[in-house]
Amino acid sequence: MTKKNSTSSRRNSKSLTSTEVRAFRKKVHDHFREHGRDLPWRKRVNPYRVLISEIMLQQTQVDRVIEKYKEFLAIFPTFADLAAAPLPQLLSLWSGLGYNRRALALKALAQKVVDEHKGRLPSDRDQLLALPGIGNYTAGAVMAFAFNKPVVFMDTNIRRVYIHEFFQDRQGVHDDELIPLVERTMDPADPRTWYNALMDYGTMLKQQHANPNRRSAHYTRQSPFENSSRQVRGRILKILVADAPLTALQIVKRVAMEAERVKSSLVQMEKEGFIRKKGRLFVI
DNA sequence: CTCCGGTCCC
DNA sequence: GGGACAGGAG
Repeated sequence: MTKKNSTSSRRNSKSLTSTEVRAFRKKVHDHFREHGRDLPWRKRVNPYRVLISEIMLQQTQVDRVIEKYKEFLAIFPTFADLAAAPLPQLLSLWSGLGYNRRALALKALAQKVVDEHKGRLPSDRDQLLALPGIGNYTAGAVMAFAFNKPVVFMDTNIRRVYIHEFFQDRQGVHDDELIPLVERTMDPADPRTWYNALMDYGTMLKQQHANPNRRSAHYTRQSPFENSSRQVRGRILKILVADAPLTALQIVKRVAMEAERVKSSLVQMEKEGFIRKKGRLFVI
C-alpha cells in the first residue's frame, strides 16, 4: 500500500505541478519588484531589528508600526539597552501600539538573550520559541527575515495569498491544507526576499478583493473593544504612564468606568507586572 | 477558546 | 459603525 494516511485525520493535500509553482513564484516576485514596500526594518537587517519589528507587527498594521519602530530603535538600539530599559520609559514609548504585554515580554526576552545567549539572538527555531512573546509565526519570521533560513510559517498575509490563489471556490480552508503549499512554493534560494514578497502580495490582495481569510477555518471575529476590559486596561495604563503615582480612587475617577471593573483590572495588571503598589499608590 | 489595544479603513 | 490588523499566552 502506498497510501498511509487514509485512516488518519490528515487532509488530502492539494498538489501543484512544477509549472504552477514557477508561475506563482514569478507572479509574487514580479509584484514585489514593481510594488514592494520600502520599510525601515528591511533597510539594515540584523536580528535585533527584525525581532523588534516582528513583535510590533503582531496584530498591528504596518502603517502604525513604522514610526514607533524608528523611535524604539533610536532609544533602545541593542538587546543590552532594552534589557536595562526602565519600565515607565518602555511602556510610555509603547503607548498607542496596543497589546502592551508585548512590551513586557520584549524586555524579559532581552534580559534572557543577554543572560543566556551572550547578547545574541539564537538562530534556532526551538530556542526562539522558548523566548517570551515569540510563538510559531514570530519564530518562523525571525528565521526567514533575520537569518534567511528556508522555514515554513503562516500568518494572515500568507494565509490570504494561498486561499486566494489556490482555494478560490472553497470555504473553511484549514491551515493544514495551506502549509504544504507554502512549503512547496517557497523559494529556497532566498527565503528572506520570498517572504517579504509574499507579505506585500498579501497586502495588495486585501485592497483588491473581499478578504479571502473569511474562508479560512481559523477565521474568528474578535469581541467589541468599546466598553471592554481591554479598554479599561488601556486607559489605566495610559493614565499611569502619564501621571503615576496615583491612588486607586484617583485612577477610578479618571478612567470613568465602573469602579469595580477598574479595581479588578488594577489587581490583574499588578499580577502581570505592568504596575506596582507602593503603599496606597500605584506606579509603573 | 478567550483574552489582550488601539487605530484607521470601507 | 463594524471589520481587520506581519499573534501569543493562559
